[in-house]
Amino acid sequence: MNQYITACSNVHSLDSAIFAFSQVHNPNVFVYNAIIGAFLNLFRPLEGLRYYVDMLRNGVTPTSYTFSALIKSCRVLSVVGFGETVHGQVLKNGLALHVHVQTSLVDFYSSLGRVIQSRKMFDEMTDRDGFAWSSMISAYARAGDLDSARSVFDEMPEKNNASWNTIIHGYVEAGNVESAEELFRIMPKRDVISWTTMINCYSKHKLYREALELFDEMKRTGTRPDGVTMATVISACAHLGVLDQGKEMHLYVMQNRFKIDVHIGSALIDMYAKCGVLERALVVFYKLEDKNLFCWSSVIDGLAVHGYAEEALAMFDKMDKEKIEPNRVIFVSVLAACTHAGLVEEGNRRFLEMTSKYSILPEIEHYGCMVDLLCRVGLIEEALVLIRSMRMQPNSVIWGALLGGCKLHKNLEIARVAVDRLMILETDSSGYFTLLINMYAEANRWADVARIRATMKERGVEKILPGSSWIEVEKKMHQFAACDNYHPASQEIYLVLDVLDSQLKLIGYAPDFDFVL
DNA sequence: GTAGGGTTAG
Repeated sequence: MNQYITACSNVHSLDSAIFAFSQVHNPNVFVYNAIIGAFLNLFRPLEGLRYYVDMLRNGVTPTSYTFSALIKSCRVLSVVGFGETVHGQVLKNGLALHVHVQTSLVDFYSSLGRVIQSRKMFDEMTDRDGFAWSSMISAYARAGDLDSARSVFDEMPEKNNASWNTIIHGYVEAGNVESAEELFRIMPKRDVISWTTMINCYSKHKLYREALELFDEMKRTGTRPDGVTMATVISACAHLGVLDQGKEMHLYVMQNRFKIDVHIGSALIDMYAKCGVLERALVVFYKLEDKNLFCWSSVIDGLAVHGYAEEALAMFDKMDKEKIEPNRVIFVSVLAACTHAGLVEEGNRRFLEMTSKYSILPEIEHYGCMVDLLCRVGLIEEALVLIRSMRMQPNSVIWGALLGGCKLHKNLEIARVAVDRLMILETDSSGYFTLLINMYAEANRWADVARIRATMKERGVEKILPGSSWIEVEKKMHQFAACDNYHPASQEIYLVLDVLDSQLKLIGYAPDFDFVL
């Protein structure tokens, strides 16, 4: 029966596992271990804890197997008190020197941020194996103490791949790309996890080109990517907006019969949406067997940025019906959808529901969305009231959104308030100053224009170069900056722009010359 | 008869 229960767990059939367990008279420790493990594997660790209590009531003595699963359950649940009780039971049952149990305790304490306790567990170990060493390295890395992590790594007698990968990942998380690169290059034998860790390193630090180059190198040197690698590189394609390469990755996934799980699925949805092919994003979304919050989040954001506000909100409501709990990230997309469509009432309602219905406290980015929403429709005073009510210090994004609204609706008074703050927060950015200068110029207040110009000069604020944009067409990158003539086809391009310009005017578009001084 | 560490998505 214990093997049957484990088999049920492996095919994600928790109901069958529970039923099987219920059919066992006087389950022994093997059967209990199996059901506790099944609950842990199928993301319901709390029930595992209940079965453990049941097990003790029935006089069944736990073993090292029981405790390693149980301690991990406490770890994923972050239940400190129960975990410590379990630790007590470990001692009581004479398992304090069992290497599997000790390793779980190292992980348990480090996951709760108690790395000193982890170290204590590690020091008590009489025979440490590779798992134990890696756990200790990971514990220090989680605590952000890379020096200690490195010391443990350097002391480790027979380093295995996991320990190399752990320390590399630690450097990645700590933002130390150079050390990660160095260790990656000198490690004796790179496996798929090493490559994926390093590809992720580049992605995490916005070096997406490097990420894709390393992926090519990985394939050239004969390591086969797995699903985790593919999710990582598809995401890099999304950030770069490279549709052709994104499609190639999708094809690779299909040809190699990888399951399109929630990781690859949400990466693909995001990639297609960010590359402008919302239809394909939707196809991937609807074909997914299992959808989690990430999948919904990608598709809702895709709809929102493509201007389908109503559809994005409808999608959110559909997700809600499926009992998937939203988080703070998805609300940024929901509120952005309202902003793009100018849905003030709707946005306000959703903003309030965030806290009242879902117990999510608004973060600064949500306030940013709301300020933007209110400002765009001209509710500048209301936006300022909202800013004053914020439970954190407004940042430059908030004041910038307010200033943008002031510009749009020509509110010089509140613009001054915003710029005063921006002068403190973003001393080296010229954009906001320029905006204010334009507003004063528009109102013919030339003395103020001169005053701000002087302030800018005094502070050494340089006007930054205009932003550039780029698009990939048939695997070739085309880059543009405002008014440039660098592109070989620029003459033709300007011709098309002229045509578009006349067509816009024909359908009633009037350009805003307010800021052409 | 069972278990522990290292990589992934919005």
